[in-house]
This record gives sequence, structure tokens and C-alpha cells, in this order.
Amino acid sequence: MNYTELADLLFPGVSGTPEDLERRYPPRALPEGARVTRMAPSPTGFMHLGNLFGAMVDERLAHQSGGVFFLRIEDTDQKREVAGGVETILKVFDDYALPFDEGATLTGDAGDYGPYRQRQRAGVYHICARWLVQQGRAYPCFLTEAELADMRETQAEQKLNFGCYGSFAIYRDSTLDEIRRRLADGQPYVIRYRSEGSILNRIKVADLVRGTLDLPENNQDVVLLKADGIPTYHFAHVVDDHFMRTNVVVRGEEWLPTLPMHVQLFAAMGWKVPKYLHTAHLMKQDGGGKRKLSKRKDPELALDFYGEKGYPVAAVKEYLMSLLNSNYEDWRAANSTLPLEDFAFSPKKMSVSGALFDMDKLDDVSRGVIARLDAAGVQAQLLPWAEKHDADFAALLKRDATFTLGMLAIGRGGKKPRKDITVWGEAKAYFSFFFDETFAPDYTLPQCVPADKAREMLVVFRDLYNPTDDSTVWFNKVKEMAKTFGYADDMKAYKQNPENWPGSVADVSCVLRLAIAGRLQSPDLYEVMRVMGPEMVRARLQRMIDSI
RNA sequence: GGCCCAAUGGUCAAGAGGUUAAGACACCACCCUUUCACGGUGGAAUCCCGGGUUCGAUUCCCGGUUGGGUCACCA
Repeated sequence: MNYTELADLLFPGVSGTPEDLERRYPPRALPEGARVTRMAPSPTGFMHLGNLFGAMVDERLAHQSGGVFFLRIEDTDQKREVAGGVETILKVFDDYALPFDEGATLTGDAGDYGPYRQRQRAGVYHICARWLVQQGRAYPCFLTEAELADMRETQAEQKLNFGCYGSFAIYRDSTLDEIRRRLADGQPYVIRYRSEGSILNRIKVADLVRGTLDLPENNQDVVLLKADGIPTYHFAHVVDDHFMRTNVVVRGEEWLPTLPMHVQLFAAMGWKVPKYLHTAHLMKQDGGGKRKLSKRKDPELALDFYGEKGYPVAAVKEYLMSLLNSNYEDWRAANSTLPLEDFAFSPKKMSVSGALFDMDKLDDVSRGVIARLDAAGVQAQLLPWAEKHDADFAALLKRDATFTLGMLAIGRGGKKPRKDITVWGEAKAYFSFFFDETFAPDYTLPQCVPADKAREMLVVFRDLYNPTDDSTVWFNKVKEMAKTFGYADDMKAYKQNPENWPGSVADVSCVLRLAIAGRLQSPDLYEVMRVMGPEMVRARLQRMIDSI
């Protein structure tokens, strides 16, 4: 077989060589130890937690080492491509503040190693595929889909491994004449790699989290170029990550079984194998067992889910980082104000087994993130969320900025900030009583305070209420009032002998809280009233007086 | 079915050949407190099974079990 002739036959318009490409994409001038990583999603219009999970590893690895983090669009499968898919990807990078240094952008490409969309790199793949054919390491295969299905069936019956290998690779040794005839006949074909490996041989591959892997050699004649001339993932990965000079490939553990094939392809091309880092999957509890988070069954897999609920971006990243490196939580506890980027991320600390996604934990992290914000910080996140998801609420928030800021400031700052809100989506219900439009009181009184007595208390309070009182003076007045109504003003005494009074100052406070907030639970009443101002407070008191 | 990866409380997990086997979430109780939230104290709860190596194994080795992944002209 004259392989050069075969190569010319298969790639008539292709002329370059891998050496040309080496010159076009020279090794990057980077300091020793700098890591070049990439995120390589398919533009399916769906970005999920796993994408983010991996991207955070990529980004940290690159930027922590003074390297490069780039974005490559893997659009080799037209069937799955969705209009606007690239925009969705870029938006996630933007939303989650994961800055990439080069790669695909909305307007084109940025960087010297492009194009960064695989379909635009056909020329590069063809040069490499042609070279492999010339070397006798790749060949055209005319197996049809039906034949492949039959083959699989036969293999299942005979309990053999699936795939195109050994005697099943019937076009491996076709003659040039036969190939010429089929081409002339217009028969569709793919380019397959001609594997000389055996599953009886073992290979060793280093993985940054898993250590040295001991795997069987690949014996499959894998497809390099599909019938439409576009590469499969496998070939694109090898070619692109070589010429884009990626030195750490971060990807999910679903790629472990094909790793030997990739190593084999690198070797066939005469290229250095990059370092690999295979991440464990995020799992979900399902009935008895656990399973990989699924796009169809689990809405929480989609990143949109978090945006809609109103999880702060920082909370989702914090949570993922705590799964990535379990010492992150301790670090965060000791460094509550530092940016996540100051944490020393280490691949060695990553877990090799899949973690169950824990919404309770995320909630806790999110509460903590929100609690650490000051009022302006809350406003800066809450308002955009509301504008996007709840226009009515946004309008209320914007009506009086000073009022809103005052409201948001209650219980913030200090050593022990309140953790009332988990996600922005809860904010409206939580703050509802601050706005007459959303104020929906439930005037159900505590048992020990009959309605007529409550009304009297409110009237008394309305008259003694002085907005200039400080909190101590104010609460002393409340206690005083409790006493005049025969209720205990000393909680300790009351708790020891509750039978001596009809109720306590706590019950009296409940009545006031009901009037002001319309419910039994609220942040510090004095603070709430201070923010509301005397006019609003009096109106609230009156409203309850008139209603019960 | 073949191949690959994994296994410490309910969840995330630290950990070392000899430990009272960290910590966090969730849960329970109590304390603080005019409510709620926060905070504090305490509690319950874990080394998958069987062999081997060893004075000693949850830790190392081998089997098994269980879970997960993968076997496409998808990525």
C-alpha cells in the first residue's frame, strides 16, 4: 500500500504538514510551572453545575500559576447545537466572574491560538489526519450504520467487547484500488485510527487527583474524522490541546475509559501528553442510591435554577469550592472578607469520589454569604435580581432609596449578623411588611391578650410612642405599659411564677409586633419602627386598632 | 456482559499502621433573648464485608459486595 497516494486521494486539497502547524502555534512563552487550561463546552444552550465545577478548577489552576485559561467551543456535533449556545456559555463566564484570557467571544476570537471554534479548525484536523494516513496510522472505513449495528449484535451474542477492532475492522487493510472504487462510487466513509494496541498490555497515565492510573492499552480503531469531515471529540481533543498548548486537561471522569485512546493518539502524532485531571461527578440522592445529576430529572443541575431562585453567584461558587477543596470552609471561617481567589486551591485535595449535591449546605453557605454583605451590598444584588424576576418588588425597592437602605441595614454588620435570607427570591416575603402594598397582616392575638385589651394597649402605645426615644427608653415604656395592664414586666420573675400574671411584656410586645409587622416574627421591633418613621408606625397602630 | 473509578456518621469530609476517629451541614436538647434570626453549650450518629501481612489494620495487599462511569460518525 502506498500511503502517500492514499493520503492524496483522501485529502486532495490539503497541503500543510504538522510541522507547519508547529510553527503557526509555537509553544507559549510562560514562566516555569504556569498552567494552560481550557474550558471546552458544547454550545447546547445548557450550562450546568458540572460545567461551572470544572471551569473553577481550570480558572484557579491557570491563574494561580500565572498561566492561561481559555475557552474553546466544541461545536463538532451540529445536531446538538442550539442557536445562542455560545452566548449562553459566555454569559455564565460573565455571571460567575470566571475571566478567560483568550478564546471564543461574541464578536469573534481573541488570542493567538485560534480559531477557538472547532468547526472553524477543519483545516488543522485535516492536516493531521492526512499525516496519519501518510504514516499508515489511519484509513478510510466504509462501514454503514446498519453494519455497525449488526456488528454490535454479533459481539453481544459472542460476549466480545464492542467496537471496531481486530477482525471487525474490515476496511483496515483495503487495497488502494478498492478504496478508489468506493470513493468513485460515492460511498460515505469515516477516517479511523489504525490501532496497534492490545488490551492485554497496560499503560500508566498520571492524573493530578488520582495519581498514576494503570489502564489497558487501546485496541479500538476509533473514528478520527466523521463522514462530514468534522473530527470526533477524541481527535479534536488531541489536536487542539496540543496546538493550543494546553498542559492540564480538566474534564469529568466519564473520560477515563477513553484516556488510553487519547494517549495513543498523542503518541501517534509524536506529541507530548498533557497532564490530566479527571473530576468526580456531582451526584444526587435518588431513592435508595445515588446517581449522576441528570439534566432531565434535576432542575438544580441547570445554572439558570440558581439565578432564578436568587442564589448569589458568590454562594454557588463558595459551595462548589468547598466541594472541590474540603479545607476551603476552614479557610473561609478564618478569612471572612477575603475574595475566594486568595484561597490556595490544590488539586491534591480534591476528592476522587462523587459528592452528593447538598442543597441544605448550599443554603447555609448562601445565608452566610448574604449575611456578610452590608446594606449597600445587598441592594446591589437584590435590586438587579428583582428587576429581572419581580418588577413590582423592584419598583418598591426603588421608590425610596434611603428607606430601602435603612430596611436592608437592619441586623447587618457586627459580629453576629442575622441570617434571615437564604436567596433573593425570599426577600420580598421577608420584607413585605415594610411596604403598604405588600403588607398583609395576620392579627391573630396571643391567647392571653383578648382583643379589647389589645386595642387598649395599642391606643396607649400610640399616645406614648415618641420616635426620638432611644431603644432603652422605648422598651422601658413598653414594660411600664405592660405593668399598668397587669402583665409581668420582669421576664425572669414571670418565668418562675407565670401563674401570677395573665401574661408578660413578651405578650405585650407581640401585640405591638402584630400591629407594626403584621406577624409574630420580625427583626428588632425598635429598629423596624425607626426605619418606618412615626407616620407609618402610627398608621400601622391605627390600622390594627380599627381591625380587631 | 467487558473495561475503568470509587467506598469514614443522614450529607460533605479530615485523618494516621497504635487517636477519646477532627470539623461543617442537617437533626435533637438546653442557654441567651420582648418574637424570630444570630450566637453559645451539649447530644445522637461513621471507618462496606471476608481473607492476608503485622504484636496490632478503619489505614497496606488480595478477593467480594455495593455505588458510579463507559463501551457512538455525542461530547
